[in-house]
Amino acid sequence: MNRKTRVRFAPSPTGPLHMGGVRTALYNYLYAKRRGGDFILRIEDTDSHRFVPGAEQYIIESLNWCGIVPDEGVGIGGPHAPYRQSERREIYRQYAEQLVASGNAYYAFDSAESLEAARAQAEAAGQTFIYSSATRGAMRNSLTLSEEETQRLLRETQDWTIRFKMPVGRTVQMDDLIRGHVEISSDTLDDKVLWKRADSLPTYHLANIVDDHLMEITEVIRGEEWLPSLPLHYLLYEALGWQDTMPRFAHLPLLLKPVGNGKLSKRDGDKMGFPVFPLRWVSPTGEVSRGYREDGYFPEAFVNMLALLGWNPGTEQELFSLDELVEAFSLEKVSKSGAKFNPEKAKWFNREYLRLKDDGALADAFLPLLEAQGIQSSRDYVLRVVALIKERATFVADFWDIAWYLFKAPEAYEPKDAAKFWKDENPARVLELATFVRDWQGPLEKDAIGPALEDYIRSREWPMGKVMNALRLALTGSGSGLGIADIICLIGKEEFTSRIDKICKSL
RNA sequence: GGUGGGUUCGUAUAACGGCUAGUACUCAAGAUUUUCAUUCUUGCAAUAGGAGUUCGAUUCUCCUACCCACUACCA
Repeated sequence: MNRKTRVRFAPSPTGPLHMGGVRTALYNYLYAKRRGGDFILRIEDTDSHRFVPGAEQYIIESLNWCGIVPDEGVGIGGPHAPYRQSERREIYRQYAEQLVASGNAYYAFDSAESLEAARAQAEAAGQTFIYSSATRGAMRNSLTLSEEETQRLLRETQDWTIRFKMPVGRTVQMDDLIRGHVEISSDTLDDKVLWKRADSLPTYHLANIVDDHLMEITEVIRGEEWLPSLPLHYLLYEALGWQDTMPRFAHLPLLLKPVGNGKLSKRDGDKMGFPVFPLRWVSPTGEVSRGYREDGYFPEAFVNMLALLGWNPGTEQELFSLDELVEAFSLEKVSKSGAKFNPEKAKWFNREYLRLKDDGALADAFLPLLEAQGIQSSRDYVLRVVALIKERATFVADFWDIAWYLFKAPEAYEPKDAAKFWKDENPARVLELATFVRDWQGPLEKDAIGPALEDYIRSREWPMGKVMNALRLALTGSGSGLGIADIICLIGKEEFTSRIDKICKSL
């Protein structure tokens, strides 16, 4: 009875992994690790028509980037291999036949056209056709056809599917770890296709149950969109005689778009300027979708943000490392309602993580960006710059915009700021300060030259703000930027005087 | 249409029958600073509506409204 916790993430390789999918994977991972269990990656590629090349690799790379590493599965292997459903066809086949033999399923020979006709007819009558206990008697299947005819069709054609024979008059009692008790009458459910004619593979429903059973999955943690098929899954476990080891289920709330209603889609991201995928994705048709990684998010920030979308620890802590998440996570604290994604909060998380990073790592990330700008600079210098600007940035990519003037002189001056600060006596005062700095003999340190500069300005009875801003205009080209003393210490006395020369000539 | 799920400040959420309904993001104001940013302080802002149970409902029950999902030989 005391089974080892084993959970799985089972995406379809039909395109890039959506951030909602990443969250599902994350919750599975956290749940497993919290309980010392296994996290398995299974690829559900039973739909050959929607298969997208590269999607599987994308999924694996995304999980890796996030640090959500499976214990077994596609790309890793394990005792239950293969973990790709398309490679498990024969396994499913035997269980599908077992279901027919035990009377829990049947062969159906209806053509696509006849099904379409039945639907059209129902629609004309203002109703919806469902293939169910109420209608199966009027369709072409092994229940209505003679045994000989059924055998003949099976023998001579490939034109058949296997459908689940939904029991009549059953109230299915279900328990969900997040939603509690749910019940539904089997009479409202349809005879779902279990085995597809189209590609001679099982549908999700069958493959899913068989694999979860065979792989000894103890909890199924998946998206809310699966809740409506939970009764089918319960009944399938029962029909296969596996109810004693049936996993427990948890259906996660959906991730919704930031404004309006409905689930988060790629379109929302494009429209509002945020990624919905962990990694950049180029579709086979060449369409590009941005990714969190390429947008400059740290994986820790992305994961932290995602974890708190639909789950909370019950405390006021918001910043969690992956290990801390493992420690704090529980399904009881997952909320029932859908969570609207907030791009602003995502940025806030990244800002917090950027501050937590050590200067060395940030300098190493900044160095290539500087190179791309044609700047040659020592790591040591960049280290000093980064220490001063990291509080002002959300992404490493912001560093250049914030600190470019620490690497080269301004080529133009913000007209508004120039008009405001480069007037009256200010040019003359700035020139005088250039001399003061040039002749400065003390150490080139903020705490030495800064106060000295201020004392000088005060002794001349100049207005501090106006003079400092005029100086800043000379150094940065605008009215904003770091403290003057900080800038001087970084760029040095020579560059300082040269920039003052330059502004005097330009303006 | 049918079935199921959901509903606390704009957003994420806390309060698992009991204080003036808390916190974070956003926004606004003020303070700090030589500017900008940071930081700090303060502020704006919510229990969808209606019945019922109870001494007392955000919390339990029912009804209504709204939102979402599912309703494929897709997952």
